Amino acid sequence: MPLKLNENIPDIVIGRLPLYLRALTYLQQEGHEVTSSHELGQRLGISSAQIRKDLSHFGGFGKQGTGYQIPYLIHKLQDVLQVNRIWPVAVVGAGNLGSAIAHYRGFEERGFRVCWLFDADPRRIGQQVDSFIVQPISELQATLSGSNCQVGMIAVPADRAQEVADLLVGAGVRAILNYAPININVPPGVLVQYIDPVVHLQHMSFYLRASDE
Amino acid sequence: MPLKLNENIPDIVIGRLPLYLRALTYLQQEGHEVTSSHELGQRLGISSAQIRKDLSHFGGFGKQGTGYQIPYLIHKLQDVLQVNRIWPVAVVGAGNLGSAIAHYRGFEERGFRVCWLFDADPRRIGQQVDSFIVQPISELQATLSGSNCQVGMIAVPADRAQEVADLLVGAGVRAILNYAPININVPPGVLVQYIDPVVHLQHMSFYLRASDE
DNA sequence: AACTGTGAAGTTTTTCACAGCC
DNA sequence: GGCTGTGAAAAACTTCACAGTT
Repeated sequence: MPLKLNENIPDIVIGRLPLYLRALTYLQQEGHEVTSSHELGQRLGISSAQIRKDLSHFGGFGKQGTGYQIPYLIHKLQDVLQVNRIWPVAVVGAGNLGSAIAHYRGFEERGFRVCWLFDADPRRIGQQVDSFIVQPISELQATLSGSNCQVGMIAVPADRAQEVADLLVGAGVRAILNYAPININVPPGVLVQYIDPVVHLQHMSFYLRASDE
Repeated sequence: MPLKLNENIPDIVIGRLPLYLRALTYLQQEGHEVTSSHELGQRLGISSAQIRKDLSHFGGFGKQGTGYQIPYLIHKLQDVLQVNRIWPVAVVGAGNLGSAIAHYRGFEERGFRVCWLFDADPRRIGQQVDSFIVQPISELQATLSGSNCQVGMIAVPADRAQEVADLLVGAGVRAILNYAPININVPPGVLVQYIDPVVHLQHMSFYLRASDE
């Protein structure tokens, strides 16, 4: 059964697939071999119909009456998301956040590996952080150009984020995860995702009214 | 003009307000005093109609022909999101991530202040991280109970996240930002938001096909 | 009996387009 | 002329409900 991908798949569906994949790996670790859209939905707080509909965009991964073979579904979702390989990632910013990212052990088994750590601050350049030697940002372009690095992470202050984004794009990066709390402009075809904890906190604080005291 | 809030406002609208607020503070820093839905939309990659529609849920904040007074709109959005005050926050997990959070200077001016840092590891307890002394998780409940702490952040490994969530809820926390890459169950009325960088990376890697080589 | 995959129905969200005001 | 606020229209998304398969 070949992977269906020609039809146009809503971006919102793509955004849920990593959550399905994550939940499936935990189910597998717990010893499950088979699951159902209902079970998966319960874990995720998503309706079973939505899960079936989402998965149906890529072809039939399940069996009527039985459900989904977990290893098979994991494999298929990894195919769809292209994480059946490891993408090398460049991290820019070696402060507290960049260092935490460099130390994090959870990327590799999910398709990504931090391979470079850059910073602009001369005091940080040359220092060792985890297994990385912090490289000067001035060499970012030269270092990444021959590398086929397509994924970058921005962990610098907001006022430096745009210039770092420009550098990454110039070096051939096509997907950027931006931890700086500011919107950045990139040319068409370059993807950006944002992580800003305060945005999530403020989203929740809206609802913290009534019964506040 | 009183804040309208009785009508039921879609959650997806609430989720965009922090982005508007963030962009407005940058506009203000750049010296702008007035903006328009068009200008704001350009910065955010959102249509001007959507911004006007979103803001209209809370009453008329703008002036026809003129646009929006930035300080006034900031003030109103802070009111709506309840960040015209500072929410004390408890962080659980004092590893690399928890430490980076403790060192982060960007919470305060946006409505939040880390006030406690907990960990289960005896080697970390008592250590100083930024201005915090790491407290034992066994004292979380006792420490927070008299504090009116309603916001918590989970920065522990995935296999500890559920028990930490239970502890936080038991201590009266009503909003949790979970950095652990796993779904947690909480009672009705407790809010959870998730931050998992790999989810964002996998979302983007889907699109990194074609012209890969 | 249990479960998937899917058209159709229902709901939510976004965009359109324009009256009204500065 | 420029801009907001908003009903109405359009588009997108989710849920329903069931035929079909194991």
